Amino acid sequence: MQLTKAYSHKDIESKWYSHWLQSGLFEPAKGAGRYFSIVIPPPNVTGSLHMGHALNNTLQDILCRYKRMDGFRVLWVPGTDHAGIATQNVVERQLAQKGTSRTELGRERFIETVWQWKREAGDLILHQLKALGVSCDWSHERFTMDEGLSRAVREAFVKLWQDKLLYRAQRLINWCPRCKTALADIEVIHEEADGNLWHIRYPLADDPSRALVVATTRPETMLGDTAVAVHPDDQRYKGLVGKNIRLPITGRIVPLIADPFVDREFGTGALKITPGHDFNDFEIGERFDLDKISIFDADARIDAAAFLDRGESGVWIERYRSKDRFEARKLIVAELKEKGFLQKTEAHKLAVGRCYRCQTVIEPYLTPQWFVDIKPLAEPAMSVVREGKIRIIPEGWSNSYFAWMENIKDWCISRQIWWGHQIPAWYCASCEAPNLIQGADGEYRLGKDAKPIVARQAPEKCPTCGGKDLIQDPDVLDTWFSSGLWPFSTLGWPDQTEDLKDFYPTSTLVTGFDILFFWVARMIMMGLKFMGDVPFRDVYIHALVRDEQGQKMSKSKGNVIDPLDVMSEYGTDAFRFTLAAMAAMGRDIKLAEDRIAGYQNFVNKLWNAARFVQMNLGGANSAGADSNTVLDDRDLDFAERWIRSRLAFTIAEARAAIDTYRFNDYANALYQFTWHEFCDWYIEMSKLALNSADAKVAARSRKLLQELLDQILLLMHPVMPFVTEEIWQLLGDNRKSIMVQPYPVAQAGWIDDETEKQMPFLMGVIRAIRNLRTEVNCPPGKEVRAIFCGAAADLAFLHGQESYLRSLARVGAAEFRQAGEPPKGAVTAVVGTMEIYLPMEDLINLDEERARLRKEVGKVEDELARVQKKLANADFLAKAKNEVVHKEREKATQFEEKIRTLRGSLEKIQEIQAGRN
RNA sequence: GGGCGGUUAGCUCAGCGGGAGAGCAUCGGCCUUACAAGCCGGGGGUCACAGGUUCAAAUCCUGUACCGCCCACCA
Repeated sequence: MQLTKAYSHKDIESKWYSHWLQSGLFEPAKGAGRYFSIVIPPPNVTGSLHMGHALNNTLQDILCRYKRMDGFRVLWVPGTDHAGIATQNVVERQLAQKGTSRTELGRERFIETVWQWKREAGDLILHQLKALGVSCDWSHERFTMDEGLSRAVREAFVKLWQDKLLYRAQRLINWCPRCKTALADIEVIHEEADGNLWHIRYPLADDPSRALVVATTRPETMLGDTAVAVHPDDQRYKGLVGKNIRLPITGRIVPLIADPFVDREFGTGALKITPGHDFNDFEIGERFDLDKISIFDADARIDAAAFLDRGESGVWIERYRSKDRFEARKLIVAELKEKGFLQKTEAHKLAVGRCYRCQTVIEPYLTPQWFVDIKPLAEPAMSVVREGKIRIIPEGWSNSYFAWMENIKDWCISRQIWWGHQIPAWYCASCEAPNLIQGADGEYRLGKDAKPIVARQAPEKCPTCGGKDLIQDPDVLDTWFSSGLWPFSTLGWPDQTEDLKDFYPTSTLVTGFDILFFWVARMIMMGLKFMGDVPFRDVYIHALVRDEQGQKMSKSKGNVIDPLDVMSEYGTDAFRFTLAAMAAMGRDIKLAEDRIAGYQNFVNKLWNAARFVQMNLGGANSAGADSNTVLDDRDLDFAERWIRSRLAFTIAEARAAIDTYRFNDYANALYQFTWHEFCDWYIEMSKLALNSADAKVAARSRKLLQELLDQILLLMHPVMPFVTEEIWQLLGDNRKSIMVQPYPVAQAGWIDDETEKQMPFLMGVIRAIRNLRTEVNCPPGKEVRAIFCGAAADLAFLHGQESYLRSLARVGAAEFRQAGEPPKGAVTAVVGTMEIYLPMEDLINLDEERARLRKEVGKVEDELARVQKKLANADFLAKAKNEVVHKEREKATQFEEKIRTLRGSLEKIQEIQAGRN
């Protein structure tokens, strides 16, 4: 098949993806051998492909395709995460649009609705990933809530329970009043916000004329105050500690206590203590055994029952009953003001915690929850990183990892939602009757003292009383609990499967730093706990993709660039190449669209290089006319030896770059070689050999071109899978997919030091001549005469390359002189020590040439001055490395020589001009 | 309050101890039979600022400014 004039990515991409899929090429090769495995960071089922996914999966695919070609058995496990809260929110919003709700449906029907939604819309992102070209093994696709993974979750839960690493306790937790569930600490985003600091008078119980002033940002929580605290050494409150306070509004009598936690500098130095709604206060409450009043219900509205149950009374209870916390705040401030308790209000910036799923302000809330005793898991998880059993790349992130792990708090894993893994714990209806509370939604809630029966499956009967009425814990597990098992649950755990044996530990985890704690840390802890081994060897942490201004892309900001749009406009290969080229370590990616357009041109360049090769093969391909030609290294000409040598270096650099996750270096090395060495120079030079009268020379050139192109395609395939496969197939008949070809290996014999030195010299000469021609406006097609003066060896070399001088610089006739006078009416350039003169006769404008030469002399003089200054420095000569000094000396003589030559030409011009006048 | 990263050509970014680079944009010349999505050539930067280490600093150290992240219980 003939290559078309320009590359069009449309159609080609999906064609090859289906082909690969149908050929089973994404599945790991059978048999033994080195393996390489990756588990995909499972995108949320609710997700659609964004730039972060695109980058993440492109990098993984580059690794997988490279390793696969390089002879590894590669398994890349794809799948999705059920994303408990996020998904539940999505489906709830849809229900709301239909005028119904989760509670109206009830738990069972709601869950069925979510499943249905998942089946219909949930795999969107996987289809989008396919468009990106990812070589995942889809026969291994998993979902965190499929049967196998659910079993793994129950197994893990039971094991943790048996090992006493799980417990249920009534604690202050982060509560989202909108999602109506507990959240783990890291699921709370702290954000600075403008607020007020209200100074409130708290009168002494035995002397209402005297009062302490407390400062608070949350006056509404005073309904739950059970103490006031000052610093023990605070002179201002000396003698008052131990006295009682009568709280405004509620009239509750609370003690004044002394605790060193209190900061004397802040506010008034007197701190109201609300153990039911503030984490610090909770701690102090524990120390002083204070009452913890939960003043809000699950919606964060004032819960009148909390007061009535304590035997409190008063009109205030009714006044605030069921008021939202922010409404209550306004009312309370108003009441305090009216009654003269409000001393002052000042503006104050504070950090408010928000739900990471819905941005609602978090309420510290006292409820019974399940926790993982995390310290025993965290210790070994730190050791494996410290000991290098897991490498975090770039290494800088390990600091964050350690910092977080060292200060880790017990992990709250229960969520009061419906979509997720329901906790495998049951309660006996009769034994736990006093602890069973039926909520407004009809669901049972378990009191803090309820005794769970933890089991893999629902027990038949209560082991204590034999009762058969068992109620499963209504809570589900944190989504990240199941994701934490992902590297082994996807491979079949808890069964001892072949996959586990073959592919665990996985090789590399590729992920963004935003889920380092959420996910990576948890996988390490869980992997060590349940598999007794690390879940992966390398963690490569890549950048975040931002917009051109460096802003995080988000729908609300409207600055989102949709990867699918980009792919359809510029082609997936160009897009992938861009991502790779920009994926420098430790830096965010600010994605500029014109950059992608630039790489689209590169794809096209490659395409046209292939066209050139194909045209010259004259329809012949790898199985064709030249197939019997064997390349003998000794036959290769100058250009051929040079390009092969460059290829060897490029292969080495490409491999080294991928091996160390320097994706940008990988992309750039290929770009540089393909465009600026292969296309710009070698292809142009090859045209001579291809047109050679010597059939053997032409055949050899065709053969080499073809080999070089193949090597380039192979090198490029991991990053640009589609266009490389298309060309690969167009250039050969019945070729096996490029996916399964061996990745290039640099041959030591290809490296050619001589041409590596000579070629830059030749390039310099050709560029100098082109430059001179442009300077004097010599028409591009016109051949010129050139006179070269320089060292004998250089002259001999240039003499040997005369044909290239003609084809690439349009030198019609060349003269080679050991030394000589600058010819009249010539323009001058110097390359190294080689003087180049182009006699231009009348074409030359003497004034312009004189100006040009003066400028050039000035430039070189500046450079010479800098070098001479260095060489005049005794310290430099004494302390710098010999080779550096030597280099500087060479430079100096070269510059001097150059100046001499240029001055000579300058004088010549002046002579001519003088002669004319 | 701690910690991390950034500041290099008009824009987006590499480089991270020895002569300032790429892509895009820009200017000039070319439809040279692979490619005008191209070819050839050019212009453009006291590498944020101030100190220091070094024979030598964009590159290492310290500090400052401005951006951006992460962590944190100062009400």
